[in-house]
This record gives sequence, C-alpha cells and structure tokens, in this order.
Amino acid sequence: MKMSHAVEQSLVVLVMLALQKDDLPVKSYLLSDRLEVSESYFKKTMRKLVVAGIVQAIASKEGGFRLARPISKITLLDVYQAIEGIGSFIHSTQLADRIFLSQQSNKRIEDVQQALEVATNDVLTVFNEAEQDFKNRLQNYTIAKLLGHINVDGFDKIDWRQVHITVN
Amino acid sequence: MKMSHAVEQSLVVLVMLALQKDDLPVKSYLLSDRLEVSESYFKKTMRKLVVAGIVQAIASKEGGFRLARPISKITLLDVYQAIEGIGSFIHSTQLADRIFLSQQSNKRIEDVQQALEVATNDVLTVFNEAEQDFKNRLQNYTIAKLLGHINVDGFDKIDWRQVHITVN
DNA sequence: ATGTCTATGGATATATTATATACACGGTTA
DNA sequence: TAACCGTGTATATAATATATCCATAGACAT
Repeated sequence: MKMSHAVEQSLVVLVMLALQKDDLPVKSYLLSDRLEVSESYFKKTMRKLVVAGIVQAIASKEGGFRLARPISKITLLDVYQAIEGIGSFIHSTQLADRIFLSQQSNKRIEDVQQALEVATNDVLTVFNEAEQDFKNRLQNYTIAKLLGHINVDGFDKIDWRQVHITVN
Repeated sequence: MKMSHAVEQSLVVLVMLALQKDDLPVKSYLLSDRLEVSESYFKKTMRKLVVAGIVQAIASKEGGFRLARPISKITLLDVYQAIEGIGSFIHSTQLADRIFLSQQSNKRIEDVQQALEVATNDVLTVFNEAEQDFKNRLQNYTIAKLLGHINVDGFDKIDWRQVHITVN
C-alpha cells in the first residue's frame, strides 16, 4: 500500500504554477525536466489534473499548463483523488458472509453467527472511518494555505519558462 | 494505493481463532479453505502474523495456529502493520529540494526559495499527519472490542476443525 | 485558411508488487 | 521414531506503476 509518486509531483507542479509570473502557461517539458521524470509520463499525470478541473491545458504554440482555479480552492484531497481516484483503498470483499455460513439450523449457532457477521462488518466500518480521517485532514489544507508564507498576489513571482529563476 | 486483501483475511482469521474451542490450534488448510485462498499464500500471510507475535505456530501433527496473546491486546493497527509493514505509505523523495535550487545568488530569490521549501515540506507534513490520523483510529480498536457482542469467555465457542460449525 | 507547436490518446514495454503454486527441509509432538 | 505441520526457497502469474513512442487533434499567430 504505497501512494503514487505522481501525487507529490502534482503538488510541486501546482506550487510552481501558483507562482508563475503573469499566470502564463508552462510547457510540459520544462516542468518534467525540473521534476526529473519522463515527459510522457508527466503528461499523463497532468491529464488527470486537467480532467479533475485543477489545471487548464492549452494545446498550441506558446501553450502549456496553468491553474484552472484559485489555489484557495484546491485542497490536498482534490489532488490526491485526481491521481489515486475517488474510490476507497479498502477493497471490501464480503469475506465474513462466506466464512460463517452454517449448514445446520440451530438457534444458538444462528446467534453466534450473527454476532460474528456484526464483528467482521465492524472491521470494515473502522477501516473506512480511518480512511475518512485521513481524507478529512487532506481536505483541510489548500495550496493557498501551504503558500501562506508567500505573498502570492505580490510581485515575488517566478517565470519557469526561463532557464534561470528570476524575480521581477 | 490499495490495501492488501491479506489484512482483511488476517482479521477474519483472528476472529475465528478467538472463538476456537479450548484454544486448540487450527491447521492452515482448514482456514485457507474457508477463506477461499491458496494454502501456500495463506501460510505466508500467517507467517507475518507469527513474526509480529500475534499468532503462535505449532509445527507438529495436531498442530496449526492459535492466538499468541489475548484479543484485548491485539489492535487493528497491529494487524495492519504486520501485513503492510511498519513504514509510511508516503515515499518521501526530497523533490522540493531539487526543484527550487537557484543558480544565482540574490537576496529576494533566496527568500522565495526558502518559502517554497517550507511549503513543499509542509505538504509532506500534512500527509504524514493524515496517515497518523488513519493509524490512530486503527490503534483504538482491538479484536476484543469488535467481539464485544459475544461472550468470548463463555461457552459459545466453535471448533473450526470440524467440518460443520458446532456449539458445545 | 494555413502552418506551427502543443496536449491528447493509443499501443506498447519495463519494473515492481501482489498473489499463487510446488517442494524440500526441519521441527514438534504423539 | 514416525507422522504431520509450518518454514524457506524458487518460481510463476496478474495487476499495477512507470515509461516511451508516435500519430492525431486542437488552439493560436499570422
């Protein structure tokens, strides 16, 4: 159970785009070079962010990627789910139901069996609650919150399209 | 990012062993048959629980597996970590440090850069906190708690070594 | 409208992990 | 000591993550 590297890569890219001077689109190879990942793989990752409505893609000369909405409306959960999907990371087979089926009909057996099904269903409930705790924490942090130290609307912007980092 | 089926399987097995009559060891093929997994794979899973000190293995005729400690001292986190490992599910590459290295020396650039590193490190911090939330929830539930409905020390025990479920 | 450069989508390849199987070995108990 | 069980190793298969290539479609500048 490991989280994809694409999640961390996406978050770094979003921080970069948030600081892009004049909100100009940045080409994929410029970003993938800095991240030290292949451009092809990077573009597939970015596509997921496009589908999720987090970034905007411009297919044209002088095109590239830029943010699709304000960083105050992009949570860590949005990014996580754009990459990992919205489903749960617990695949719930109905294991308990198959295990405790009784061949006999007997009042006491049925009682034990029902209690067992309750117990095993509770296992899934607890895991789902734990996963929800995880996701709730991610939802409480936006990119804007992470960049709280930086005056994003000020003049400390960077033009990633230049080779060297510049400040206007 | 998916959790292994072995976690759910392990928990079901622990519930079964907790209800085993007279705490007698249960052979692996009896358990793997009920779980509908291969015996070989199942034994590898059980080995992890042995190493973690959760179950005890008896290699002998009339041997098998039984619980190594009381179910009040086996948490869902113990089982999760026995299968998935102790480590984090976030592989922390030091991505941020490689991205924002500046070639120039400039006071304002250094300031922005430092803020960026703070921001990207905060990303990892939040994810680690979220993971900790997940694990804290699991640690708060023991097998005993899940079986709260059942009188475990009473007479409603089951002998999984019999083909049919029996109640003494 | 046309040309240019970009993202897109499909096909495919490789690496890693999860799941599965077979078997020789050693250990424990009856 | 004999019988049986878990252990360890080697190996196979499935699924997924990561990576690459290339043909195509789309947007912008002119």
